[in-house]
Amino acid sequence: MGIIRKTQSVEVLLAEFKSTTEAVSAIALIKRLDSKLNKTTVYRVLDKLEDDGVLHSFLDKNGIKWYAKCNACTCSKHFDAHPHFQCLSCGKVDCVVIDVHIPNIPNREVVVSQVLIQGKCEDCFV
Amino acid sequence: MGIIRKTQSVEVLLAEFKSTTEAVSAIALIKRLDSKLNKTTVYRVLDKLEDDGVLHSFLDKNGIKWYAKCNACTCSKHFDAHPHFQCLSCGKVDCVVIDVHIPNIPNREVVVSQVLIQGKCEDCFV
DNA sequence: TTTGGTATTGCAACTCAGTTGTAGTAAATT
DNA sequence: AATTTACTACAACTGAGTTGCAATACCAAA
Repeated sequence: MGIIRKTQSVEVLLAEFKSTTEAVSAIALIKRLDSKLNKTTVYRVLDKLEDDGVLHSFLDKNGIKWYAKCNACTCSKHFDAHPHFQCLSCGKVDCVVIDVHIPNIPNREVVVSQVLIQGKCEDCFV
Repeated sequence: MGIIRKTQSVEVLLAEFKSTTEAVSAIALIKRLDSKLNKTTVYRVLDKLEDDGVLHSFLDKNGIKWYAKCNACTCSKHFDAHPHFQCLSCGKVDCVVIDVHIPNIPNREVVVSQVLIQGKCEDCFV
């Protein structure tokens, strides 16, 4: 289910992530690209870009989906405890370049770990 | 916004958590108690029980809300990295009694951390 | 134990992020 | 250029969670 064709939609979306390492919510992208792309297309292309390892996704504190081209992970290895930081003041989300160690748990197989840290970001931290 | 009255709805919901320390999704409760309680009531009572520190809530990998009366945390202290484990096979979620250390991040204030671990639970682990 | 204030409940209608079906369109292959 | 097939847009849908409001149940004071 990877990307097969280099379509306009794909290029438009890739351009959104080219300049920043910050995470963007799917909704924000849909609103921002409203004149260019259809909502369904945005969801489907993001999905494929994730399958292709270009982006990775996660849910924020409200269950909203965010995507990011992370600067730290190799995108073949973000099944690790890859932490994301969401600012409680401005809502901004980004990838945090720290390693959170998830210990093994007896009689369980740990496959993926998601860590969402909430607090005040660099801009909102007084 | 805590609980003021010991109503039937409150007792019915408390009973659901009395016998287990496993987490239950709001939806599961709504379906299970369909004959007894209204959907809205379930959501509202759960909300208050959380405010009162009786339950705590978190979102699973699908953005679905779960509640649990955790065995480990004091419920005045689950603002820590309190990990939850969701089984990828059976979907069951429970509280894991391990401490995941979230380091401080320069120029940021960490308020809450959520850790969701996904894998195979004790029952599904072969 | 009645009365009355008010927290709580049930219902219906709503919100809104995300999904699905489908007919039409655009990209690659020949 | 023709053909194949992936992709896109649109509209309609899904489903978890919310909101407004009238009716009801709880509690306390009389």
